[in-house]
Amino acid sequence: MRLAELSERSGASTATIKYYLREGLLQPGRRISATQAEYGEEHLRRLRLVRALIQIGGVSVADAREVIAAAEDESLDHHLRLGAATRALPCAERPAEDDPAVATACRSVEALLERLGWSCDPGVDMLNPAHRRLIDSVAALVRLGYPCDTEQLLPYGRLAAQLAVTDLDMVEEQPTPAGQIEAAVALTVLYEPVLLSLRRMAHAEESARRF
Amino acid sequence: MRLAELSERSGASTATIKYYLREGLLQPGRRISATQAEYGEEHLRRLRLVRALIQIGGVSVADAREVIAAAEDESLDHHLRLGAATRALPCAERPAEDDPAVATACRSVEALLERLGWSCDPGVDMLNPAHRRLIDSVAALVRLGYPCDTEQLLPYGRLAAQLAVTDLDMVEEQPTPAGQIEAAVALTVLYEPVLLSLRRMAHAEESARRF
DNA sequence: CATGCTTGGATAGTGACACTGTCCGACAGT
DNA sequence: ACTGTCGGACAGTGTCACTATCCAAGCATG
Repeated sequence: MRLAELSERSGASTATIKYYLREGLLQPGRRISATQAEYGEEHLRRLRLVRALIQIGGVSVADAREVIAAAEDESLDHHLRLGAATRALPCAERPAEDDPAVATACRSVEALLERLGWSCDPGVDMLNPAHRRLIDSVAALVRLGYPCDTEQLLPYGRLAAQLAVTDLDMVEEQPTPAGQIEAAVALTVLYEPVLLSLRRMAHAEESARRF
Repeated sequence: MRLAELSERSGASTATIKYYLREGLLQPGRRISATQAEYGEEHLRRLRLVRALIQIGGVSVADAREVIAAAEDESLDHHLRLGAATRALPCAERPAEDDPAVATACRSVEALLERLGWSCDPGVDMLNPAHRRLIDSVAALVRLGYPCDTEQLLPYGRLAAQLAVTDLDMVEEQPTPAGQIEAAVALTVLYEPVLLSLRRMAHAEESARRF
């Protein structure tokens, strides 16, 4: 199909698709002449994934490029590529400061990981964006004076572990390795708004029940 | 204290504080002369909350203003003010389209709410941003061809219900109504990155266990 | 009192981001 | 040949969260 049809079927404007091509989020089409290019179903699929990551998942264009590059990097092993979304995506680049709230947060998180039995090498793991973001968030809560020690975090951690089982089950349902990797990226990112929305709706529900 | 001290104790630059004052995220200080103003501890506390909402919670300045205004609106009842964060915060302004994926998503979500026993008037509830965002997210997953019907959503919904109990317990620990409302806002928003980070870390953990 | 610093308010500017608009030289269909 | 569409290049747009600059009015020190 041509760019115009790709645009129509994906819902993205041709200008946006050209922009994604420029930014490397989409492979160029097969050149059919000096001024025409042809795109296939896999382009459409990728484009839809990119749109979903950016619009629904709130991923930046640069991060989306990183994620997709990692997911497609054949030189990485399956496990690493499955984690592409986790590693390349989320967070602010602030390393630990000498802030006492951050120190408290680090201790709480470390204790939490031990209680949960999660194996995070402390050396390597400071590189994990999710870990850094967790510490930043906990530090912010501490700074505001809200209880956010291991006791408060534990229920969240246990629920996260349950979610991970459900999520990986969904990934393993995919028949092909490539399908599993795409599913890992899509489900990791796109179930986040699902989860947050449900939590807020549950708040409203529980609050209505109590008051 | 003066603006400079407020800046030092909160970590925000004076320019940023002036910006927040302009935008109505912070009450003006008590005018002490034609060119000086004095701020109190409650200003510092509010400023820290605003910073956390914006930096950690990823809330926009405009949304933060809305949330704070609702939380402080004495004419609303306690229950409504508790829900300030839920209602004023998150989501894209897209109403339902005539997209078949959206229609499917609506059906799945409606069935989910019934299974969970959550009481959402369908008429009123389309106004709930969380509900709209949920539908948008599910629609995106449907569009990509991932299973996202009531069966897949149910575990998420049940876990969200459990989280809501924990969260409201934390809110109810606050002694004063005003404290409860601030806690509701802060905990609703700031536990979101905590939850998402933990989920990603749990993914890594579970994935390592399986592969 | 003069001097030089700081203060808070007003206003304009910045840089990042995700597009979007415009132009142009090929084609492709008739 | 004519007309419309195509893809590529590149400059421009709107939004957002600040940030830099000015300014006049204090205050602090000599």
